[in-house]
Amino acid sequence: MDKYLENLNESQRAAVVHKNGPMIIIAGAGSGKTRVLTYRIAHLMNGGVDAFNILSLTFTNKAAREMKERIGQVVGTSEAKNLWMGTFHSVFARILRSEGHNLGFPSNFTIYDSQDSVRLIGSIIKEMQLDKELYKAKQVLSRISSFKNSLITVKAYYNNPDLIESDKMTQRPKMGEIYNQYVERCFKAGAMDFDDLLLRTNELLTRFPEVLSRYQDRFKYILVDEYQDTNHSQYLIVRALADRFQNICVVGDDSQSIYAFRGANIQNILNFQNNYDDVKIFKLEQNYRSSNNIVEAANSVIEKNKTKLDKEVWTDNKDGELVKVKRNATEVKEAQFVAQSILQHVEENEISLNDVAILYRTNSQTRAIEDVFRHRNYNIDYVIYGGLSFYQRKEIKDVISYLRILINPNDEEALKRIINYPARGIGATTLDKLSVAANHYNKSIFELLCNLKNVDLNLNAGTKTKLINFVTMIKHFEIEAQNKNAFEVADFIVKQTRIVKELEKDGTPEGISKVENVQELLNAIKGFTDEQQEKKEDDSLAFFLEDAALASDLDKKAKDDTPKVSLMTIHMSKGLEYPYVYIIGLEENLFPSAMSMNTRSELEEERRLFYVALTRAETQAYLSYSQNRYRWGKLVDCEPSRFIQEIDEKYLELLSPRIAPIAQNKFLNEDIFGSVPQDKIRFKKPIQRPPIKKKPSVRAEFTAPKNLKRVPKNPTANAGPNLFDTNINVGNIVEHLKFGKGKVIGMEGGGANKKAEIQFASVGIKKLLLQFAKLKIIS
DNA sequence: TATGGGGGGGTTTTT
DNA sequence: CCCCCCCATA
Repeated sequence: MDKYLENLNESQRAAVVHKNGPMIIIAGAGSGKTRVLTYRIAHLMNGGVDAFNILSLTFTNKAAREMKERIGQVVGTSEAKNLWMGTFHSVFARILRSEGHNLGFPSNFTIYDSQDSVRLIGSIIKEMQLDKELYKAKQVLSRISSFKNSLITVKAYYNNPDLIESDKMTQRPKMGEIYNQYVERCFKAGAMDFDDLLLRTNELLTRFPEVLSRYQDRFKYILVDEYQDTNHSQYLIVRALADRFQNICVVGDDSQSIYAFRGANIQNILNFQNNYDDVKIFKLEQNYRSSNNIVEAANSVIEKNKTKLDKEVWTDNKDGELVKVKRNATEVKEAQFVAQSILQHVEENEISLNDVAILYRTNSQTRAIEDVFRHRNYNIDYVIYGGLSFYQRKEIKDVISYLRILINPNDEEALKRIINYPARGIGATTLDKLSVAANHYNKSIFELLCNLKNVDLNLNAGTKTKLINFVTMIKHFEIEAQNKNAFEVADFIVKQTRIVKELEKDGTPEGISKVENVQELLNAIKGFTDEQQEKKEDDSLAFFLEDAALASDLDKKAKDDTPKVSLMTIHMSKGLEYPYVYIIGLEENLFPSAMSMNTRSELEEERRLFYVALTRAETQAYLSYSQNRYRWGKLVDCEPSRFIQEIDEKYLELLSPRIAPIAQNKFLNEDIFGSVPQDKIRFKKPIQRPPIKKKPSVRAEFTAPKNLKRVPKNPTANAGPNLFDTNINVGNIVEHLKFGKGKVIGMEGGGANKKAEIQFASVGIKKLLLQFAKLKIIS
């Protein structure tokens, strides 16, 4: 029975068996945190705690699903089924479905995604006749979002002179009014945005003590994973729910806090010990995931951060390969290097493509990789996670909007998408009139449409007919929906509205791909209904929509079982692990991002992000950067990321250090570098890109055609003379591209790791790896 | 009201 | 480079 305890080390076991009271588990990367959480829950259940009384909050729904499965293996599947497990958003969405009526929300409320929110704010700004240059919808939303995450309601906003003042200072005095409008419009539409799922939960628990009490009673044991990435709103929910029993167990790693940009507050984890009496602290410091070189390399970087909890990650694993660093001339060369390296591992080490991940800072970096992987020389199968997710694509959102209207006819954003799609002659003018009237009568547009005869909207007869036809159609769908399951409804609607016919008309590759996507959506709904029926769980359309709204891209199912390389942002990769990891685009201004170098804390978050990236790797990590990259359609010079240089060099191996940077223009020696911004520097010839098939757009998954011989065996290393000097001695006056002239005052290291200590006039003393620093000897 | 071209603006990360 | 919005035109 207690056999699982034998699979744990001492500190893991201690954390698993400690039963009552507040506790925090500081879990280093790869220290078996998931295993501890899993066994802890199983152990609680074995100890007599009812699954019904355990709430476990995870960072992704996928993590929840997997954990539930593993718990099921220990305590039995039927028992595990009763566990409340999921992300904050999905768990509290469900609670709000049953309790939201207290707040005036219908149980079938819509969840607005960010795009819905931006559009709504956009229309509010337009209606208020504000300058949309000053009030950019996206920025306004992000401000409102940060209010919500800090539990600043509209009322609290108006009571806070500082906030009002700061919006005045930024020329946006109407912020409060927009906020107010936005909240009201969401309410009227029966919609909550992502932040509302947390904010409204807080409201529910605060305003209705009997509801709070019920859930406090129910959730006798609460576990929160990835606690370092919780925001204030989440903190308060947990606090409220755990208040009665105080059996609260939080797990996290401050070194992996990477979501401050969306309101996560690292102080939550740093201060946890002060929030409760008698907090037991457990530390998991042994890393089971990565080779020693990877662990130590990662440690040497994260050391540079000041804000952190005391802990030391170590491993028993063998040293393994050094972390390999690769310089590339261009992003295309970088992608080719990655492709060749992967194929080489496939041949020599017989690894599966499933063992490989490519991680990057920004989604736009996939382009070069995709182009190269699809090229006939390589034909490497890959999946992209994230980016424009499936459910955000236009054609998918359009179909989904029809479904949303069926569930909640007041869903304004869905209505606006479909009222004239496919085109049925209801244009902007008409919609404006409807909108104005709806606001005036304080009704939703759909309610208004149902009462067209009773209101005078100054519409001509033709338009009126069109509107009535539209309403009739929707009502017809509603009736059909009553005795059909989710899949049948969706299928029926797609056929009736002739959406597919519409898409087929245009015949372009994009159009074809859209048709396929719609088909795929139907398959997904079919899969959902089948699966839910099998599990005897809710297979309603409403539940599918909730799933879709809160699904992360990681939740998507593989279309086939062909092994594929995984491509994703580092943010997405949190919690995952792969034997082979390529971190690409390690360049200043890209990673760390140019937007995140203004404050120490921003930079520290970037560094944690790098730490997360590196610690995903089990066997082998590659760091790659390129010296030129297309950004904003322009070729831009790049410097290697500081993070490469922050790694203790003894864990690094520089690959093909003799490769020369691409030919430099002689103007490089002129004095223009001190002041000219990077992106203005442009005097290279455009790089020849390899011939590339036009990407058939939007498909995130690529399976190479079979029977094609892959592999160009010899790397296309571009040998050439190194234009920069590496034979540097103490006393030389040298010139650096960015820092200008300086005097060499010391040398250390040897071979590829030779470093020079240089006193620059502009920036003071710097230690630079000669491999990276483009230095020219002046004298 | 539909459509397409032109112009302007923006890419950090996401539930 | 790519996306979105607006405007002019039919």
